[in-house]
Amino acid sequence: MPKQLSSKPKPQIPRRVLNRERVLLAAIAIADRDGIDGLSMRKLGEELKVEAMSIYNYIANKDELLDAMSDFIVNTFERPASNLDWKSAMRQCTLSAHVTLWAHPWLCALSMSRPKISSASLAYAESITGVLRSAKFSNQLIHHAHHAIDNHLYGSTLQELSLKTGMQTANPEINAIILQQMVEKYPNISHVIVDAVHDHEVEFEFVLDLILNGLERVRRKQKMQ
Amino acid sequence: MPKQLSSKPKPQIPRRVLNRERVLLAAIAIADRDGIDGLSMRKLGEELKVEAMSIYNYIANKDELLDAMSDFIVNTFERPASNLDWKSAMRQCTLSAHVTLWAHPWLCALSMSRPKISSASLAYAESITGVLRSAKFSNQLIHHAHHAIDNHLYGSTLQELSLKTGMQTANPEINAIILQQMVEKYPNISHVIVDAVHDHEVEFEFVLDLILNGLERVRRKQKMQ
DNA sequence: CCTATGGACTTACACTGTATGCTTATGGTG
DNA sequence: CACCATAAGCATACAGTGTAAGTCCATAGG
Repeated sequence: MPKQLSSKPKPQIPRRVLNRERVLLAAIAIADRDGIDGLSMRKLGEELKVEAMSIYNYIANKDELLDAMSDFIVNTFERPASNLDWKSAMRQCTLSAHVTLWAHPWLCALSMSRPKISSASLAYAESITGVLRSAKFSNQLIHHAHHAIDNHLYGSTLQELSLKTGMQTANPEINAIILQQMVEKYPNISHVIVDAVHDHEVEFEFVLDLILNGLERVRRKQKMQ
Repeated sequence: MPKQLSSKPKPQIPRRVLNRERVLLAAIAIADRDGIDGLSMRKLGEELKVEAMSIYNYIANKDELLDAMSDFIVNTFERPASNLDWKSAMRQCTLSAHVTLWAHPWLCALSMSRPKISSASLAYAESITGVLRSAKFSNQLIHHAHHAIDNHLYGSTLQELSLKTGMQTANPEINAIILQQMVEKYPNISHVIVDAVHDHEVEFEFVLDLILNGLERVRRKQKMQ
């Protein structure tokens, strides 16, 4: 078959349309909108008006992409203020991170399920450790404190989020039936649940303060010795 | 083509070889061995010496299977002893649950990522709530306490587990390089990390006690009023 | 101007959950 | 006892996943 010289399609493939940041931002946008399960390579390609495989010129594989997404957000975490006492500083930056985690509901589960020795998490941990060292925490207590606060941040938020989606997907009719059964099967829970305030923000702060106050007490005790 | 009457294969398919419990136990065994990502319907069928689709006679879909697996384990959680003071009882059953979660490393992430209004979780929550009510906690404080303890249990354990797998998969050579870089980039962390004891059990108990002691203090304060 | 290469595309593969339909052993009934 | 409905197995098929391998060409550097 002879080649048609002039009327050839000329696909006109654009070059350099992608870069790592565009990929990252698009992936985060999809995850925010459709959830982390809604993020597939093909959909990401669609969003970027590109074939899925092209993305692999900028990331090694999907796991690396997910890590990079996490890092990107964690890097935006507000750092503890240096002009405050340790407790206020930790309280403030933890509450700020809490808000950020709510803005990207996929982040908690992602961060917790994969080992986070990422540079973003380390940088954040470094700043926190700095605050606690300045407040003369013992090294052991810094380690405990970091674990306690970090775990509360990610763990509580994750539970809040999964509870929220549970509420959203549940059918109100079925909920009523369940509630009816609950009174019979779970008298203690039913009794408590009716007049307890359910505000995840209040809840989060209550436990955070429980932890911070506890740490402060241990710190004082150690200093006296 | 004429049917061959006598030499027909007669596949001799055995009936009633499956039941819900066999399916559940096999699924848990696979998840324990290969991780939750290693559990596919086809592999589960292989384990049960059955085609994958046969399993769907006993479960609606994979999500339901995962929920049932979680429930199965949660139902084995040790309940708080009734002959102890609230703090000892909570401490004991939480530590016991912690051990169980380590035995089934897939459970934490699973429980936390899906809304847990399962009957197994409710039954456990009911027993805990009973203990706290007996100890004259206010309803609001019971709610807070339950959240705090439950979240610490699942959240901390999940972090421990993902850290563990992170250590296992990491290359020692690379680890050495990272450690070298860490000293330069993250002086605070490096300083703390060298002489802090890293025992996840100690860590878990420390924060648990922090929470329990904090709750006890709030409880006393409320009683005085 | 020519060529090497980076960055896009195309195809293909193994794997996932599961919808649908076929087949047959078994338990209940006339 | 004969029969039939049903339960519980199997086989096939499909859409969707991540990604390996290969093709093609616009552009940058010599």
